[in-house]
Amino acid sequence: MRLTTKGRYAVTAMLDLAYHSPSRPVTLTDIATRQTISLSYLEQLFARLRKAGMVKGVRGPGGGYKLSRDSSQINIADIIEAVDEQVDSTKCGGEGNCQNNQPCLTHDLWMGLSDQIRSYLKGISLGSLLEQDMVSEVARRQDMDMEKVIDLPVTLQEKITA
Amino acid sequence: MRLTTKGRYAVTAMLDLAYHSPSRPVTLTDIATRQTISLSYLEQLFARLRKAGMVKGVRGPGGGYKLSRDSSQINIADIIEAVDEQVDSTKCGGEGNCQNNQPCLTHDLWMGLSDQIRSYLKGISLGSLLEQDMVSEVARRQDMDMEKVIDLPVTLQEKITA
DNA sequence: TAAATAATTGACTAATTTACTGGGTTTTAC
DNA sequence: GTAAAACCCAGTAAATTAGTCAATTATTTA
Repeated sequence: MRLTTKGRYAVTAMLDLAYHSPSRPVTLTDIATRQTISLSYLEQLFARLRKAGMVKGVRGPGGGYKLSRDSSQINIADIIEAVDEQVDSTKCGGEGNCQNNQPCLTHDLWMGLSDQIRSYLKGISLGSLLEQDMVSEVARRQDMDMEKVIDLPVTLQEKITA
Repeated sequence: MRLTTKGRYAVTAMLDLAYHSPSRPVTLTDIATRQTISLSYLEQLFARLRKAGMVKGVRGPGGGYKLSRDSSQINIADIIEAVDEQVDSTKCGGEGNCQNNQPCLTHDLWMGLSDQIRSYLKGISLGSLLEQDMVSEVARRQDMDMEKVIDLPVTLQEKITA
């Protein structure tokens, strides 16, 4: 279990999706705009999340991504593990044999620590995060900000098509 | 709070130090040999650990590094924070203003999560890790392995000085 | 005092991972 | 049949990790 910015991006995007998803599929373009993450990078992350069976892609106009389970059934640890390649190895190819064919201190200690962190993050679901006032408040404000930002291009586009 | 291999190296090295330290200063060369970490990389890590006041360097022959506090008073979170540059920023230079001059979901969510992980790791000290049978057992075995490797040079040196 | 030891400092490099860009192709609603 | 969106792939820039090399400084011991 590693905690990096990559995992944070994934968790943030999934939380955005969980907040907007129940109604209709959410496009990655929307998430990219709201969370200021590169669209193509999001595509990479969601390819992994999809393979992990956490989201479903809906193609075509009006499409986007939906959670494949209820937000209360998706936990943070799973999200992070889906996008992080498990760079276990570390030296001990898998079974602890990095030091004279025996497990090293590194292996035992860190595996134990990260197991505990993993189980801690497994106890936190997207749903439980959404219930926190602070989170939903920020999400609501981002929706309003987005309307402001998007408004101009949309009206321009209408003028163009008109 | 990030969890990377860099932090693991630091924690492992500190645990090795804690195990051997009470008696005498421990050289980075010894730690590098036992934990198979590059000596120069260890030097970089210990420069940070020293600045953070967690270890004291003892120069000259018979020197090395010692813990500056009892191992029960040094926790894992402090070690990781000492070696990881705080790549908070993330975009929100410090005070959440990354999104239209207001805190973003990323910031609030992840800061909250990593705060909880931090406080969790703060509750684990080097001392408490050493009390675990598995850890001390591996450490003891590493000492024996090392003697085998080091024995030849030492006896040669005695012959030379004799 | 000289020699050896070991920390300390700093600049530099290679490898890996992260983040992003840009081009495409499918699928599907309208 | 056209536009919206997922999906796919190759490449690349930036950042981080990991390591090397070469010095300097402090200290002990002989």
